[in-house]
Amino acid sequence: MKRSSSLAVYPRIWRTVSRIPRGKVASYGTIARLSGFPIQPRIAGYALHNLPDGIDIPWHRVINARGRISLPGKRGVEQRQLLEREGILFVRSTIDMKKFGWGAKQQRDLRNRRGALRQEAPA
DNA sequence: CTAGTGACCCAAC
DNA sequence: GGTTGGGCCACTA
Repeated sequence: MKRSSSLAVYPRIWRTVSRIPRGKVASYGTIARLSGFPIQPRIAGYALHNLPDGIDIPWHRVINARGRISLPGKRGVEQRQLLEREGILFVRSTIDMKKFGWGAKQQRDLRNRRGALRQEAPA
């Protein structure tokens, strides 16, 4: 079997998503971090997009870091309804992450800083 | 191998 | 508040 190196990525994301308690939400960045990919929020989004049909995980509890739903279209509306059913409140299409956020994204992201990188700028 | 895309995120403007 | 630009990586063509 091939692709042994890229095998365990999606399942790890899915497993972390399945740990989100009912009535709480987590951002893609949080899911990625808890899954062992500290600075790859995209992987979480990609894994969820590639989610198999009929899989039993609370995919709707994953939103973006701004506290809003990223998934566009009909599926996005469905996601919002599922969250409201769990008691999560939307204020102008935005969720209060301080109240409903899971996994406390208090961590600082010391990754890309323009200034820090550009300090190295060669003549 | 390269190039393009994505349910993202942050800092700066 | 908005836009721009850079960053990370998995996956597909």
